Amino acid sequence: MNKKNNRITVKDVARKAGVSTAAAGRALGGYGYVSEELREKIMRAAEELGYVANQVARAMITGKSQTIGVVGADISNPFFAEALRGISDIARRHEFGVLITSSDEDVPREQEAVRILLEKQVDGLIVSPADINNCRHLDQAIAQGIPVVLLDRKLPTLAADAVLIDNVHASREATRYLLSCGHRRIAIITELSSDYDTQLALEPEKFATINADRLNSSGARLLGYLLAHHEAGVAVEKTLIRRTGKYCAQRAFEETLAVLDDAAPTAVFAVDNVMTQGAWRAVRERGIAVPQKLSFFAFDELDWLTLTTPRISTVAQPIHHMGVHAAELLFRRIRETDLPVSWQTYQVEMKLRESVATIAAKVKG
Amino acid sequence: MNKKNNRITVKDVARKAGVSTAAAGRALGGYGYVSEELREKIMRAAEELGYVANQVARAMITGKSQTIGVVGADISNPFFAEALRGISDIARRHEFGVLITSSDEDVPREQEAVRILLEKQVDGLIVSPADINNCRHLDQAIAQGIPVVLLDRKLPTLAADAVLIDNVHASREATRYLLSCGHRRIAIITELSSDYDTQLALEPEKFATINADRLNSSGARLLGYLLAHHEAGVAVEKTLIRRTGKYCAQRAFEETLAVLDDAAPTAVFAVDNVMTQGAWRAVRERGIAVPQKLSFFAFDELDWLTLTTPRISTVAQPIHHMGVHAAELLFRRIRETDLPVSWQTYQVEMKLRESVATIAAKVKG
DNA sequence: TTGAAAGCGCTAACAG
DNA sequence: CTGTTAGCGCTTTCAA
Repeated sequence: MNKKNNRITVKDVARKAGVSTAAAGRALGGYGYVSEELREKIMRAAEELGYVANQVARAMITGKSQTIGVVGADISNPFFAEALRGISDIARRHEFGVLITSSDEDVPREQEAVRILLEKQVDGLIVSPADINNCRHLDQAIAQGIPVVLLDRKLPTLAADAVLIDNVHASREATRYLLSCGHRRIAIITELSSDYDTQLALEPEKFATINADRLNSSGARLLGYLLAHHEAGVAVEKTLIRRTGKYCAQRAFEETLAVLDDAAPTAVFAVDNVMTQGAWRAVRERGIAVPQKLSFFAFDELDWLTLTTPRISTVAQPIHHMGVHAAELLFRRIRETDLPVSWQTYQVEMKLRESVATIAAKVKG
Repeated sequence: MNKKNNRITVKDVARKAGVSTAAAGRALGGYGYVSEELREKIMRAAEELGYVANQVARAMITGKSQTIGVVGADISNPFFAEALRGISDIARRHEFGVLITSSDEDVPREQEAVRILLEKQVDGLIVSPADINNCRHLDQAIAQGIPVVLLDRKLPTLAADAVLIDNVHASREATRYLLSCGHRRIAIITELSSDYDTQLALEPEKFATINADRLNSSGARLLGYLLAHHEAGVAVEKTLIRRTGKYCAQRAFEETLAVLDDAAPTAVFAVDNVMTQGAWRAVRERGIAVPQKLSFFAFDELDWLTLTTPRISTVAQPIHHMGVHAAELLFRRIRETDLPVSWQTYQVEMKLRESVATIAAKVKG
């Protein structure tokens, strides 16, 4: 019953094949020189004994665990799950394992996750950092020689590659589109828990002073919304900006109900997939006709957006591809050290569907 | 630039603290006896040097990697992602890592995944097996002393715990409900790639000979559908049974279009979440009024089912909970060996919404 | 080409 | 309680 007594080792295989441990190791591990004759004998012996390589022992020697770690906000978020799929496909191709963790946007959780992953000697890390201002733990990883690739967010102070979209631009485009359709009262439903972006609020003269790189996704998307309004000469009413404080569909539902009841928006812009879920539920709860009475715009493409009635317009990130690319970047960096840091910004695609309508009448109003 | 030259080890900490490696190891690893005085000195030294424990080395000695492996069909499937979330929450609580892989319902892929996970010395495995008749690789894992918990499916021949639902029962209940609403032409959209269940087809006298345990989920769900019809004395028309051959929404879309066009169903029953997506798209493509002209029933609860118009009725599995439970079973078994094998069958919940209507008129027809 | 021997960083016996 | 000494299973010099 001893767990490891019956485990076959290189030594066992060597003995059975009548060769040295070193020779068996070389044949089994696929390194160094072994004659064809020996190799066959060894392989046969391994087969007969049912030898299973011990990657842990190998990792100990080589210092490489053939494993990468992924720290995301929440695995059960389909948006992240799709990225993860991309990552794991690439990892499989490289014969690497993927260790996953969820931070739930919590910095201590993220720090602990990174610590555990480093202890497990991962060869690299893909992280969607919870807080753009807290990255000492990532700095440490890099200092230890563990490359880090950032997904979906970038940390301007960190020497790590990043794969993301231009959130300001994407949100600005979406808002421009709504404005071009004649909307002047566009409600925005956003998480935006952090506070260092409140100051940008509603004062256009401050826009120039804002360093977009220091904003998180939600902050950047709010800025895009404000910029689009500003350039169109449309003032934004404060009550149209609704923040939930966390990625929680229920909170989005509540905030959307509130804005529908209090601020008479002609359009709702939900800036991430969790918000979208709550916001759409709220719109249906109130029984408002979309797009006749209200237009609806989402962020992030998800399968179900085309299964609603009407189908929902959205700003789509190439998320699967971003996961793939992040993993590829990481593997390159694991292989070659001393690569320059690079940020890869992807273009978003506007998926225009029936949830948005023009309101010519009100344009003049 | 040497990757590991700068890595701090127990020895370094010991030297700095002026104690033996063993003492440092005990303090750092939290095992054995260390006086408070020494422990403090050691911890301070570790702190100052920035010591990071090497779990790989620890794993080598103890034979425990503090890691479990998960083999699912497809991580990007929200259904599986939700289960994974449950698993990973429990793993975190136990301070275990989670290595994930996707099999895409392919047996060789699954075998390779299991092999790699075993090589990485995982302490346990949670698997949704691709094929109920191919489980030698899982047998081997168990023989090696690595416990396996099956999720969503069970293998009657395997000494592994399983966490699942009674698919025959669930599907039978759903079909009964549709029948009770007066439906007599219920199309069923199913994956069902495997062939060992075709024989059950439409011959009621054979039902008794069927070993439900040997069916996979899709087979069991089809059986439930057939049984419900049989007990209601309703004959099933062959053209109402549509199989896609793989978990592919596009194929489900095509098959559903076909059945709508050719078989004049009054209800559509999509038996998993991928099928549901394609089937619902097809229904909308044809512009058929639901539930007035057609009733629609799904399998598996997903957020978006309540965001459509009308909201979609479904048979809900407690999937998050099943993930949690699978992980808990696994950890128990990792801790205590020689537990009896157990299968945990969960009850499904019928979520009745507006996508199903009674068709009184046709009941008499 | 092959083998003997020396560790990787840590834990587990066993003395002291 | 603390230190010494052996390894875990494998890779990697270094000779032969």
